[in-house]
Amino acid sequence: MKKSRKSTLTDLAKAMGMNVSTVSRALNDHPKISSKTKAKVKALAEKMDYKPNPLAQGLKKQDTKTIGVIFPTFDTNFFFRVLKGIEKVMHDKGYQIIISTAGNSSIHEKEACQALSSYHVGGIIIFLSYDHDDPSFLIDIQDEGIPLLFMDRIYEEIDANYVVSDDFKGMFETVSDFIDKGCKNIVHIKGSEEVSTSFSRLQGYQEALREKGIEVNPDFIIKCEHESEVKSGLRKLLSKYSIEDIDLITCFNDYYAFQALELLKEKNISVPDDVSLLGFANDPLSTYTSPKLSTINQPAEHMGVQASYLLLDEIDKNRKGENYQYQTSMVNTFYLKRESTK
Amino acid sequence: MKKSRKSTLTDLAKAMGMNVSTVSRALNDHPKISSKTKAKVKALAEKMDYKPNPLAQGLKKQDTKTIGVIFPTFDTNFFFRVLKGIEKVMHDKGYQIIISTAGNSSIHEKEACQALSSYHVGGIIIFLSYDHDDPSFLIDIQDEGIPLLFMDRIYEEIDANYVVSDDFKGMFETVSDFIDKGCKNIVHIKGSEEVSTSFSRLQGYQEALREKGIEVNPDFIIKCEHESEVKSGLRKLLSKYSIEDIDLITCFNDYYAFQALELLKEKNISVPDDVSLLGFANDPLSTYTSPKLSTINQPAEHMGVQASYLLLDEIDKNRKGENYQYQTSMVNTFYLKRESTK
DNA sequence: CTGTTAGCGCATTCAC
DNA sequence: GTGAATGCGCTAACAG
Repeated sequence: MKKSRKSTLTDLAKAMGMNVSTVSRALNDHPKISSKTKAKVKALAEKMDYKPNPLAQGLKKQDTKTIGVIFPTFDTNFFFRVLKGIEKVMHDKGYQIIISTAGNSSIHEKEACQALSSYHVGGIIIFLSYDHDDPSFLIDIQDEGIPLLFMDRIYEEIDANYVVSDDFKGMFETVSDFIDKGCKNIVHIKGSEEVSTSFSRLQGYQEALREKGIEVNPDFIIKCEHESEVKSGLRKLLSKYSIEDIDLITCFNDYYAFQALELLKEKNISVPDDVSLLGFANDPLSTYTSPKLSTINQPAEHMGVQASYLLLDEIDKNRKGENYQYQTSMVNTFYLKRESTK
Repeated sequence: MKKSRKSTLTDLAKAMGMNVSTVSRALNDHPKISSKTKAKVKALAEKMDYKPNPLAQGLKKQDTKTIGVIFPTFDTNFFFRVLKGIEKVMHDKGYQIIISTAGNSSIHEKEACQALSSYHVGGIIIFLSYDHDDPSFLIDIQDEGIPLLFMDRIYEEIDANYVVSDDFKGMFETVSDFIDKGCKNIVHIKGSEEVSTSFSRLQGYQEALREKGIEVNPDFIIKCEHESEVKSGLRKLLSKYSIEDIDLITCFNDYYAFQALELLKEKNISVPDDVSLLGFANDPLSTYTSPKLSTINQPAEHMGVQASYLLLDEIDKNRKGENYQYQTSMVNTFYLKRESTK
């Protein structure tokens, strides 16, 4: 293996018979460098394929042009779509993205954060997935000057930027509309208690009923820790109620809805003729089912973009020493009609 | 914002009244440091929450405990699954992962590679998506001592580790089996010429027919640059041939197969009763269609794991100065029967 | 066993 | 306008 070295500032300086600092300044468009010199230096830099060493730059400037992203898992497509949005913005701005997952425990999650912070990333976008009895490590990271941006979930204790999708509103408005259109008997398949989004979506459902003066039937709220529980939950419901008693089934997410769809097919219940079915998230899968799933769109990619802008803005303000006002950005969710609803 | 600085080696040294290098050595378990000193230093490091600065380390050692991964896009699930495999291994070994996409041109792809190399990543896993008339920049990166591992595609000109899935074999064996079971009239919906995997899959199809003495009907090879062309391609075929003339439709990938499935439904052609349909890749979507798609499994996550091990091995051998034998790891693909085939 | 020194590549303060 | 010198935080070669 040949070990041909990259050219450095010193190499350039030698080749031109100038001082390193002059070269550095020329490359950085320092005002007090003659444009002639600048041109010459830049030409040579091009020719020698000079690329500044980001490590050295980072060490010097205490700013590494990298940001960290922490996902709970790589299991759902949602994160990948968010990542796409982040990638778009960040690479455009010359940032590299370091990714991590929270593993499967709050300890791993903490470690991932700290690893990123010790890497001196410029900021961290994080989907927190565990409850930490002691979230002070997050504040420590902020204190070290690394901005944190939390996605999808709000922590009252922590002052920071947040990007969340307005799950409540999407569900609330959609269910309200269905009620206006004459639906009365609406089921909700609820997600895990551990997940905050699960709560907002349930709330949206409940509030809509309440506001329209429909009593919430506890039987109609089916709690499923995991999508694998959906079928049995629904089966139980259908042993007590006939399908004629149900107009619409709303779900925690599209995966849940798909499980419901499969069970309904097994029972020869036609969607949407016998009952409407509504997913949540607009996961790509929702276009591959038949009937195609109506769902509530959660703009994953947009959330990534939004988060990136917010984070970069904070980084920028921090560097300039300006003071920064944290923001919580609520992105809209909305009903997306496909084939599984009437 | 409080700016409580991270503690550095110097801080530790001062606090202990020792020299920086002693502290450094103690932390790195240098043999010639008394275990008493080590213990004391480590205790304090813990207490002061000392974390080495990877930038400084990288600058010094020319080696950063990071690896880069370059994807063509964030559009298909396949990459996400590969990433999952990579993540698993790499974080286990204490590496951080920096991701990039190739953007939409060979120039961006080149830039992404160079950006990563200038970050002194320990190695790069890359899905090359464009043809470069001048791939010398890749060799340059290798010459700088950064191992490259290519996924999914082999470049004769470049000596390196490769991880590819044996697409030919999977398709060849599957089609052969179908012929043995009595299928004669087999269609292949072929992917873009730009994509090398497209070629291997076509080859597998053709070879199987040839070996079984079935003449390849050119009409039965439908070329589609993109999945959006599948329906029209198939429509054309069905205007010339009746569905009774076709036993099986094989596809470049699952997305193509899904398009085919939709068209067949429109035409009231039943899958698999009237015709069998075969996807490729085992994308998660294939379990959400109805009928569920039979496909050829491409073990994405395993490919990521495999690539990681190979790359880490090369990094390790390089560091130790041992010489390294490049490998090409072919991962198996195999038929996965679901509901769309008989 | 531990201290001293140098240097990785760069930006920047201070001279001139 | 440009050169010289310093230091970011760390490791390693050289002393002792």
